[in-house]
Parts: sequence; C-alpha cells; structure tokens
Amino acid sequence: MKVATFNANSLRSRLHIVLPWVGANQPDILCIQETKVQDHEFPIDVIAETGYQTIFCGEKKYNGVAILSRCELNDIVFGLDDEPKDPARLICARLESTWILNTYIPQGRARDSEMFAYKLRWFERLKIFLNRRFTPTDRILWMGDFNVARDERDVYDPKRLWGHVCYCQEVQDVLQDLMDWGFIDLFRQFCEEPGHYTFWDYRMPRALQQNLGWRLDYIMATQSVAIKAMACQIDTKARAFEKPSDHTFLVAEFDF
DNA sequence: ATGGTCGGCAACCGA
Repeated sequence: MKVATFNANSLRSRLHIVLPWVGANQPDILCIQETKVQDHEFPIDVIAETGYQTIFCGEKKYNGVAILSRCELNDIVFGLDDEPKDPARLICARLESTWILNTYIPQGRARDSEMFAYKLRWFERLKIFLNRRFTPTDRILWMGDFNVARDERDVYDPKRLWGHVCYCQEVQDVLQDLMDWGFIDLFRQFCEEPGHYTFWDYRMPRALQQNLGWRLDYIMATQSVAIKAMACQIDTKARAFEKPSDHTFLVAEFDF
C-alpha cells in the first residue's frame, strides 16, 4: 500500500504534474488539496484514463479536496460536521479497513484575523469529527496540507519566522492536541533531521534552489497503521517542472 | 513580520 498527498494549487493547471506522477509512482491513494475547481468542472475523465477513480468536493476559486484511488472507496464524508457552508476542506473515506482522511486546513492569514481564530477552531472541530466516528485504535491515515510547521526543524529560519500563522505556539498546540488523540507523524518517524520541506513559497525568488521551505504537509497514522509503515519520503524531484506547484508530494509506503 | 508570484477569473482575494 502506497499513499501520497499533494497541494496542487489548482488541479486543472497541474494535470501535467499529477497525471505523470501517478503513472510513474502508482500510489494506491493520492490526496489532493486546493483543487480550485467546482464539481461540475472536475476533470474526472482524464484521471479515469490513468486507471484511478476520484472522489472530490470543490467550490469556485478556493479550497477543494480530492482523493484519487485505484480501489473502491466507501462511507464517504465531505466536510466537517455542522458546517455545510465550507465542505471543500475535508474528505474522508474508507478503503477496506483503513480510513483515509484528507484535509486542507485553513492557512489563517494573520494572527489577529478572524481567519486565524477559524483555523484554531477548525482543529478543535476536527477532533469532534474524529471522536464521533472513530477511536484511536481504528486504522486511520490523516493527511494533507495542515498549514502548521511542528517545530524548528520544519522551517528554513525558525527565529525569524516564529509568530507566523503557520509557525507559532497556538497552531503547534492544537495540532499536538490532535496527535495526542492518537496520531504519529510518519515523516518524523523515519527522519529526525531539520531542513526537509514540502512547501517553498514561490513569491520568494529561488526559494527551492536555496531550500527556503516549510514542512506544512503531513501523513499522520494511528498506531495500528504506523507500525506497518516502511517508508515516508518527500518527493523533491517532482518540483522540477516548468509550472510547479509550490508544494510537493509526500509519500508513505506500508506492508499491507 | 514584510515583499515576492501565482491561479482564478475578470477586480481583487487567498496563499
């Protein structure tokens, strides 16, 4: 079993990346965030040609999540509970006995903004979502763009960037609270080193070449799945495109 | 803490 996550920043404008990548890497599951496409315009057909079926939940201009799968997905849920207005940040589905949870967590804009309060609340409501459906002994893979750097190893300049909406105490605390529920950060299980990133801001010239990045994307696993993990890696090669996304693929492999 | 540059989509918003 191989799973991956990728923030596309518009799926339709990154099909030249996504389609060859799934063809070459053959993941069982690919979770995508920021599809930026309404459901009636979703490119189902070109994806189906690669042998993948897709579930998706999008809206105009912003957000949007999708899961590509080679096997049948069941028990599909779109969005957090009690928020029919904003469903395009979460998809959850079951693949046999394993739950796949794909989230695009709010970025937060500025720490004194309403969007930052919304971000913190979003994590709390995700915990309610989990408690309603699951227990920590269930097999769950929670992945996506979390917009949180967990510690100083996860940003290129920890001193200068401390206080950013993606790298401050409040967001680290709410993510840690969810991890305490029962999730293991698979990338960190295999790599303790600083400087391994999944996002390089393309407003910053040559950010990738200088490795001025952030680790904002995660594959989290409950214990029963984490013990089956054989590898978790960031595919930095996938950034070598003429029109890259500013995120890259994060991949995990399991012996089931 | 910012700026920068993208994508969507037609004037800015969000990242």
